[in-house]
Amino acid sequence: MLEAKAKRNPQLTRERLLGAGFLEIYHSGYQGADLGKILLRAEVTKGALYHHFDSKEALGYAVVDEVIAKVTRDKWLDPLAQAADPLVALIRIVQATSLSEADVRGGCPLNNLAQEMSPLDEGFRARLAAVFLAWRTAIAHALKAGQKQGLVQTGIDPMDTATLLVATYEGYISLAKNSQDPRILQAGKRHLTRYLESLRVS
Amino acid sequence: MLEAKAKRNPQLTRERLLGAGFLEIYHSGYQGADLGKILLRAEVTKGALYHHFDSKEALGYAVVDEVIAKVTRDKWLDPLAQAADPLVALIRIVQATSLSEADVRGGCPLNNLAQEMSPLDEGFRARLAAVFLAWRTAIAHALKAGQKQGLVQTGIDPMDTATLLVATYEGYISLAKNSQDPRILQAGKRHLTRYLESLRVS
DNA sequence: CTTCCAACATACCAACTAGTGTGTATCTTC
DNA sequence: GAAGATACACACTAGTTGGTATGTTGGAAG
Repeated sequence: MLEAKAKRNPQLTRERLLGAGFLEIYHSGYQGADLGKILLRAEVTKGALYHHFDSKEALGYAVVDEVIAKVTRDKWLDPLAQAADPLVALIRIVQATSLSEADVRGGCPLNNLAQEMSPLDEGFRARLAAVFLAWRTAIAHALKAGQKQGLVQTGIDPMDTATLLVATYEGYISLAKNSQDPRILQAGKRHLTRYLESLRVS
Repeated sequence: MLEAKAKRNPQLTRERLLGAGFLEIYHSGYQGADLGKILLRAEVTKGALYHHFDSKEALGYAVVDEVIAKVTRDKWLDPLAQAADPLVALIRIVQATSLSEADVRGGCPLNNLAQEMSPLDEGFRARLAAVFLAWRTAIAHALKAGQKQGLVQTGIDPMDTATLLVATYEGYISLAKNSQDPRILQAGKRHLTRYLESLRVS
């Protein structure tokens, strides 16, 4: 019999708290997130939480820096960094955006938290702004590389276009979240795909 | 001496509560909105609040139905309904979007509340979705009228285009709010204006 | 084997906050 | 002008929630 009862593992405990914190914040927002529910979900006690984090705020910051930033890296930055053709990669990423009930209803974790906390807490705002900037910068770099390779039209400004893409993408997710209608998000994916194809050198 | 001390005026009290509630919700979100602060801002006591509204939720609903919906009507629906040229009207409205510190920091009251409450409270979600739908519908109607007058290209679907405009508009406001950089919103206004001009029959 | 510290567990507290109960002043209606 | 209804004022409560104080356990080092 191996590992009948959970052994002590601080690294695992920390990750459980981050995961549960992320889900709870995603569901209720940071202000609405209940530490008690986070502890229940993580199957961890309050003592463990306050051993690993100084405060609810510190846990929230860590969720941004470690969980939300990682999701963005995995979905956007890494695929773009390795892409041969930036437009193909961007279209693939956009098309991979989930239309599931839960995801449409929940919206974008990054934007959710940014909208809630940016005016209220500079610590959150700055961390979330760093993620947005890294996202836009990654798209801009990919577009610029595409221009040099003759794959992307040179008439556009990479960073300006990256910002447009992110804004439109987040805007559609927001509308879909409120209407709870995946067809709106589907329309957004179609539009973004058409726009990306229009950037190709033909 | 006329009206030395504030006389009793239920209509005014109600409006003060709606106004203060709107501002407090705009600042802190619905969940974070403190009834005590709303009462201080409105210069009204708790008895008055619970005379006019059954609960915090009822006040929130009224803020959506009466304040937020009215702001949208005044800024978008009415100008569009009276416009001779929809594209001119839309560009004028977009250009009129405030770049002030406070407005950039605060974002869009409609979208703020929609992002916060849509997954949590069906009453809020449905009311806010009605405002979004009215907004998009007004733009679509104006575009369709413009098509019939030969002012707008017939190749586009009015409702689809209206949704794109709203999504992009809200997306830029969200990014500007998080970055606290009015230049992002300025870029959004430029882009939307260019896009609207591209819809014109030339 | 002992010592020490990280890694928890549990009971408790203090502050906040939506909501209520009761009393009072003002207005309308007959 | 009496009576009922409306429009408040104010003190209080009950529940929630982030945070803390204190105790215990397990593992690693010497």
